[in-house]
Amino acid sequence: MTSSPSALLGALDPTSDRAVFRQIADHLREAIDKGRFTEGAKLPSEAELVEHYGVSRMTVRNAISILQGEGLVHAEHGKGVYVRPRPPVRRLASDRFARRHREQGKSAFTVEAEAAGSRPEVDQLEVREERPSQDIAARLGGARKVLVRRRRYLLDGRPVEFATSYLPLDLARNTPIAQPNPGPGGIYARLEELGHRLERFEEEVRARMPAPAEVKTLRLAAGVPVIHLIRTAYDTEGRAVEICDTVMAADAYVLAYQLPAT
Amino acid sequence: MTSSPSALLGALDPTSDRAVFRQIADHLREAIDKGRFTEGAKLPSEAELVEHYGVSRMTVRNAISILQGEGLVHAEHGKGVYVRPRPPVRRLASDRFARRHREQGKSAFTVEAEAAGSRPEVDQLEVREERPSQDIAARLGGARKVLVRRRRYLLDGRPVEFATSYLPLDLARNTPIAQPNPGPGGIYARLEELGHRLERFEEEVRARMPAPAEVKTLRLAAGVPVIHLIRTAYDTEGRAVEICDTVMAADAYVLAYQLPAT
DNA sequence: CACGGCTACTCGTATAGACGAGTGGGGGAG
DNA sequence: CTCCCCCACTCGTCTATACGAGTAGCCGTG
Repeated sequence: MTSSPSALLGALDPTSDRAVFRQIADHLREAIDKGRFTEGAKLPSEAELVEHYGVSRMTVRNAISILQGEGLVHAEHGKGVYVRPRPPVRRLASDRFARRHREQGKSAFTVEAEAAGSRPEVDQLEVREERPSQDIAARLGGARKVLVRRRRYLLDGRPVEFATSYLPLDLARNTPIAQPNPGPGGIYARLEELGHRLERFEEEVRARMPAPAEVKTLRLAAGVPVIHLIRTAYDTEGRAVEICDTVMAADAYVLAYQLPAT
Repeated sequence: MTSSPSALLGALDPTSDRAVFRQIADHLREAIDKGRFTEGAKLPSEAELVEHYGVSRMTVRNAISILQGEGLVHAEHGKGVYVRPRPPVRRLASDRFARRHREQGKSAFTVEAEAAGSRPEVDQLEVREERPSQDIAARLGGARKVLVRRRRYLLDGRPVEFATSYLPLDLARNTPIAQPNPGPGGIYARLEELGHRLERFEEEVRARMPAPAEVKTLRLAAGVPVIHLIRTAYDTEGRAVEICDTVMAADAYVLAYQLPAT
């Protein structure tokens, strides 16, 4: 292996006051953007970059860590550093909770995934009663105890979403909602059967970097943020009957919303 | 300065196979989470941490860089490392484009900001004609040339959002829309005056780490993702009459949407 | 008292070296 | 020929050192 990456990467500018490791990161980023390294391609090894630029290894690693932080590349121990492929994104349409979808039986996640040719899985299912946090209690109109349903969603074996539902206990206790499998149409269908006809949902969307536990649960690569979505379901009497707190791998999702121009 | 951070931070676990710099990051993160360092507080200096843990400075810096990547802390050259305050978030309600808001005169951004007690600014305004990218052209139903309006929004001097609007040129040329200041109610009001009554908007929401140019434009701290929002406005004939491509500092925004349970 | 410079402290950048651990292929043993 | 081991190459972790540059407070000079 004598060929250097010089054909693909330029030389440093010693007159620039930009730090060397930033210049190297710039070179690599530009090469990726221009397609000189395509998705899944292996970057030159640290040793090759050290040789090419005539810098120390830590400087090269520093440059690469910038690109990792930007989510552009990922390192594989013992193998190399690779350009991160953009995973296929899952689109969440804003009508995904329309009543007509509930009448089919299967859950929204399952139906959508199979339509897209992916293998859906639900995992780490957990149902329990808890005292709600202050925030959740306030959103639920002051509920003192809540039923909590947690679960993780996977597509083709890859975890993409971790969701937690909160329901006022007086409403959910001793109903199918408190069962691990609430039955066809999910908990929204059960809520309507219990007389809580759903009228509207409110969703709050935030984005941030994941906490370490989220990195683990969603097997997130470096440089991938999470989308944090908090949905509140209201019945026709204006009562908040469910809150769903969802953390999604941001590289796996596009959220789509329809807004009327009222 | 003889007191060490030992009162606030524990000791390393030499039996753990977790890397030392990760353990140190864990300690600091936990101390922040537990409120032992509050927002805006200064972390122990690198030198103090070196002393406390008995490790080299690079190991300490490595630990701190993890926290920076998580958006938990930020370093100030010559001063210290500080716990990042959570900035007040700006909430974007889903009715922000309702017709009734347009009738006031001021732009949505200005009205909202002043209501929240912030000083709004618009900046880097640029209006020009361009050939659209393939994606934009497709979304606009195959427009060959478009009017492009770019601008940056700031709150209390802090840049929070960079927006680019695209309109089919045949629709916008020689209209107030092509003026730097399109007049009261903004371009949506002008579109309606031109006979394009707006019927609905579609919004696509993504989150990702910023490109270097975005870091610069939005003055983003390390570990802050961006929310990328693409809105398409449709008139009553179903024609896409505008696309607004917006990149927002994720730590400054919460998006709120209303979904009917149809 | 006011100003300016010195200094001590902070983080930023870079070097050189060492060892560890995961991966994969080539070559030797059977 | 097949299997397995070893080795070369990869990235991961850590040490020790050096100098640069931004900040702020002290202190002496004028």
